[in-house]
Amino acid sequence: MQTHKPRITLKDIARNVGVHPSTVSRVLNPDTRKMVTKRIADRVIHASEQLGYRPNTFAQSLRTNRSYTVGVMVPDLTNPAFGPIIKGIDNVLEQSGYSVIVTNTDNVLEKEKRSVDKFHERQVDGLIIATARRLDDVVTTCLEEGTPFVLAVRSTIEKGVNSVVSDEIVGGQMIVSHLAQLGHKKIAYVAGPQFLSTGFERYQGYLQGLKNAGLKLDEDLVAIGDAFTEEEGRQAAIMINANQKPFTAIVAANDLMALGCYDELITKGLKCPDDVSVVGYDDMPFTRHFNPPLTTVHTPLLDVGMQAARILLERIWKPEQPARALKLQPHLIVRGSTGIPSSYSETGTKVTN
Amino acid sequence: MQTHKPRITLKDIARNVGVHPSTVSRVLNPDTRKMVTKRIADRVIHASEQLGYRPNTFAQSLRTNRSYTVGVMVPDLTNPAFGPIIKGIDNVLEQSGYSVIVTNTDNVLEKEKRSVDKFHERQVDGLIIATARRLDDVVTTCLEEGTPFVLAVRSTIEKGVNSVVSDEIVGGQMIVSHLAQLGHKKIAYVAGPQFLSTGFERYQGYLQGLKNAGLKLDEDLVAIGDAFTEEEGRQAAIMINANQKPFTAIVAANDLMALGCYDELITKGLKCPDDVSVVGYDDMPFTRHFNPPLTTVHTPLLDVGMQAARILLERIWKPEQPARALKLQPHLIVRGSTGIPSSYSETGTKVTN
DNA sequence: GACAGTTGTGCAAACGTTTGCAGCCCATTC
DNA sequence: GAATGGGCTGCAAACGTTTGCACAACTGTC
Repeated sequence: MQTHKPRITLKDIARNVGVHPSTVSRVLNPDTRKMVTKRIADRVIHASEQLGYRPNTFAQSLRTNRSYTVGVMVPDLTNPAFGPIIKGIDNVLEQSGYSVIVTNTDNVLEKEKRSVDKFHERQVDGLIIATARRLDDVVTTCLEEGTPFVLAVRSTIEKGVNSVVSDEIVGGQMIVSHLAQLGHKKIAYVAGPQFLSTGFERYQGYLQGLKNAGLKLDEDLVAIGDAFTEEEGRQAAIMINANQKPFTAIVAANDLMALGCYDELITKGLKCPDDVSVVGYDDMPFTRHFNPPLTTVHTPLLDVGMQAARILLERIWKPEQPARALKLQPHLIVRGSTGIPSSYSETGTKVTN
Repeated sequence: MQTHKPRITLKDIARNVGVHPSTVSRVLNPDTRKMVTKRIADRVIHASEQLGYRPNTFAQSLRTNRSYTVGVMVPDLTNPAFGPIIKGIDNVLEQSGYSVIVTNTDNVLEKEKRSVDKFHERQVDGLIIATARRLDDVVTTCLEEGTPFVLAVRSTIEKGVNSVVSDEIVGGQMIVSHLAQLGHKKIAYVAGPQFLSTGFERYQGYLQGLKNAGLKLDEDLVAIGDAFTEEEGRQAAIMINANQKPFTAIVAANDLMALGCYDELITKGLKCPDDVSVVGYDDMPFTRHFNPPLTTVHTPLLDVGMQAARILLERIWKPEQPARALKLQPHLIVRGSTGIPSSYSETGTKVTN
């Protein structure tokens, strides 16, 4: 009963209609359909539907060197931030007939290289890279090979690279500004990896924010994590606490790290936001359900994915266009994790309610 | 400067070494390498590395009818439950040289069909389907076409289908048992779509659980949502509340729906777990950070993905093997959203503290 | 009625592999 | 020393498309 139906080819249709395979090819290809008489075209189309023809993409790709396939590299699929991005990418690409090959690199360089190799081997028409470091081998390789690609949610040092990110520096400033307005003066920072643009620029935004608010940087209130994870956030918070300097707020480089801070505050018996305010970054799904609901900067993740895909398509069509670096505007979402500074503040005066 | 390096082919290597292309092919293919003299093989390998040879996968696939590609269909990439699953899949497949094409179907049938068509067109070697309904056209199509496939996290009515799921019925029972032990007698249920195995079986587990605990089903305490979403969970909770029957606990069909219940409780001014206990299902990432931390049934999502991939590989290798329906054991994770029943309970006795 | 121009179709090569078959060479055996 | 056999390698076809080119058939013009 295992009747693997025999594949229908152009030749079959041609024979059926009484015409040459190349004619069938022309009919079935939108770009060349006009070349053949309507009468014949109709018969071909009819026959192809009747027989249930499906083009053999391998043969097509072999001939044309186009795979209608795009590679997507993400660092960690369990991070809920990447779901929306991929969804956005898939949404726009599938409309143009492209398929999306996803790969998870776990933030390990070796895997990234292997992935990009694999992608080249499969001759993807383009790449969307959400794993890029500020200085990234993979990116330079792609530049050399001339593969169209765009960075999502990350940017690199070198110029002339397509990317779509949210404006991290502005985002960082908004956070500090918000806290300053509430009256916070001692604002700690749990930084992300500085070799990632997000980690680096958000920190720059924080610094700029302090300056804007007329506050001075206290290096004892800054700790840098090695990864954008809960655990690294917790470790960083522990380090800051260990410095024994008073502070009334912690800004974390992303939502996951903020959760790590939550944990550390709890173990120290500190309440958020009563004792310490906490801010995250990304507004990943369900942050509003956290305890307390997390004040954070909303990054339009779905949009990032969609725009990245659109730009990639542009580049695939016209490779010689100048690169675009798109910056989406983030916005602050104030929730329950930030409030007016408490007794813990530098003044030593207990603020009652 | 746009020096798209010319692709190196078998022929190039052959010429370089002074040997026939077919010999090169045999050397580079692990299965046939032993056919050729070590001396020549070494020279071929050397040359291929030197020239930077990359096989043309299209030509290979065209010839062999194998794409080393697997399709994965998920209903909603923004649901954090699917990240881990895909990660698991990718982990094991990439080790065997397979690439993963992901597609998001938004739970709409039309898109599912289009996706599976696309997959067939691309001649994926197999499919992992996380979108299946209990009665599913796509699944029957795949059965007919003879495409190897395995369902992840879902199962269907028909027999002889590969699947890996968690034991939903047992999970459902565990929840009720837990609540009954705490002393709950009026336990409401916010059901998921009954056309999905997860929705159906978890509900069956609930019913069985009631029976085990000697409790009677009150249909006014059950509402069925149309989707596994927060919003549908909230709507269902609203409907149950509207029935005006007392209850001390709500069991939701998944974590997202449980969050919807949280919302409804808040708007009604009810506290969880003091007034009403809430239980979810899935243990998706970060449930422990919710307010309150959600008691839920842990589904080993990463494992589901990995096992699904493994079974799929088995089927690709040996298509004639009988189907496997793997059930992973779930376990209950008790957190802060469940407690002893309150004043709201049927007895009318207010439990203090 | 011959010519140029246009339009539509067929021909065949090419894309880069894999693989059954044929044939060569060399070693082994009687 | 001839026959047998086994181990390596080359040959060529095939996978299913796409596409430049040639050619046939028409249209319209002088």
